[in-house]
Amino acid sequence: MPRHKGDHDARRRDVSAAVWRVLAAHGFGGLTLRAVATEMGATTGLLTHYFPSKKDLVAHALTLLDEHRAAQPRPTGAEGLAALRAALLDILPSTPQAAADNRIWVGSWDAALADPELAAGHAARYARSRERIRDHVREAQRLGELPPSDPDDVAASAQSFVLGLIVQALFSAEEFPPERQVRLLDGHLAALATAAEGP
Amino acid sequence: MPRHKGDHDARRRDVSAAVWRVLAAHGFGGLTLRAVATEMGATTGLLTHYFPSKKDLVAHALTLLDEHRAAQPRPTGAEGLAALRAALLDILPSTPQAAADNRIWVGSWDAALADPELAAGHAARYARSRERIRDHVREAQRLGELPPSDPDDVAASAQSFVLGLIVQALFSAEEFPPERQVRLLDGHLAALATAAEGP
DNA sequence: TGTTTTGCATAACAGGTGTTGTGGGAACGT
DNA sequence: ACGTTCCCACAACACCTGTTATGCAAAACA
Repeated sequence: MPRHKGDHDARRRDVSAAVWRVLAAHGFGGLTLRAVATEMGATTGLLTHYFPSKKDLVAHALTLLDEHRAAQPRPTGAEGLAALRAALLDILPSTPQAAADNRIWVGSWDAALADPELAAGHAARYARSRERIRDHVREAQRLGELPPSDPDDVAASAQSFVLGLIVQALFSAEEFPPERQVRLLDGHLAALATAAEGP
Repeated sequence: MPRHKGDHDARRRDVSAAVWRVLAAHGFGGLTLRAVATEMGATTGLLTHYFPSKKDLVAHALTLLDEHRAAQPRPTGAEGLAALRAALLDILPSTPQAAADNRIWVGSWDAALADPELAAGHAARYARSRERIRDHVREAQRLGELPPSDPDDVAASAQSFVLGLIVQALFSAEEFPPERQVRLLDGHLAALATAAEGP
C-alpha cells in the first residue's frame, strides 16, 4: 500500500512545477509530455504514472497555479481602497515569478477559448476575482473613499485594466517596468475616486 | 505565364479567410493544414501551392487580419474625446465579427510570447495602437476635454482597459453584452475626464 | 490545334505526438 | 529472509503533423 498519500500528491506537485516551467518557456504550443519529462530529468512513463492523460495533467497544473497565487502572503491590515490597491497590485507582473505566472495564464487563453470546459473554468475564475474586487470596492465606498457607482461595474473595470496591463507588460516589458505599472494603476484608482456618478 | 497577379493574391486571400475561420473556431492549437484545407473544401496541395510553409501561411493571415481591421469604415468628422471614444469602441467585440477577430488575436498571444519574432511584431502593433490613442488624447487635452495628464500614460491606460475588457467579454459574453461594454468604456472615459493630475 | 504552363488532387514520407504495455529493481510488510 | 507492492525507465504502438514528390486535367498561348 502507499506509504503516505502526501508522497503521491507531492510528486504530482513536482510534475506540475515542471509543467509550469515548460509553459513559461515555450507556451502551450510547446507543451509536450517529452518536454515536461526531460525538464524534470525523467521519462514519459513517470508522467503517465501520475496522470491518466495530458488533459488531466494541464488541468491539475493550472489548478495548482491558481491556488499557488491565491495562497500568497496576504498583506493583512489593509482596508477599503488600500486593500483594493494591494489586491490589484499582486496580480501585476512586477516580479519575474509573477510575470511567468501571468505568461502562462495569457497563453492558456487560446486553448481555453477552444474548449468549453476550460473556458467555463476561466470564466468562473475571473468572475470570482471580480467578486473579491467588488467587495473591496463596496468597503471603500462605505468608507467614503470611492463614489457610490455600481460596484460590479467598477470591479469589472478594474479587472479589465489589470488584465490589459498584464498583456502589454508581457509584450514590452521595457516600456512597462514595475514602477510604471504601479503608477498607471494608481492613476486608474485616482480616476475612480474622483469620478462622478452616471445619469 | 500567370494571367493576372490579382488572381493569385485573391486566392491567397481566400486561403487566409479559411485560416481565420479555423482559428476562430479551434484556436491556434487546432490549426492544422488539413483543417484549413477541408474548411475550404480543398486539400493540402492547394495550400502548399500558395504558401511555402505553415509559418508563412499564418503570418500572411495575421497580416491580412490586421489590415482588415485597419481598413474599417472610419467614422470621419469626430475629434478629440469623441474620436478617442470611437477608436476604442471599434476595437471592442461588439459584433460577432469583431468578437471572432479578437478571439484570434487573444489566441495568438501564446505563440507570440514563445517566439521572439512574433512577440516583436505584436509589441510594435500595440505600440502603434497606443500612439494613435495618444494622438487622440493630445487633441482632447488641447480642446480642454481631458486634464493635462501624461498622454502616454493615459493612452496606455485606455489600451489596457480595452484589452482587458476584450478578454473578459470573450470568456463570459453574457456578462459583458455590447451595451455594458459601451457603458464601462464611457465610465472609464468619464473618470479620465474628471481626474486630477498626479504630483 | 498542338504545346506549354498553371492549378491542384493524390499519395507518400519522415518525424513527432499521446498513449499503452512490459519488466525490473527498490521499498515495504511480514 | 521472503513475498508483495509500488515506482518508473524503456520500448513499442497507432496516429497525426508539415513537407515533398508525382501526375493529370484544364487553361493560355502559338
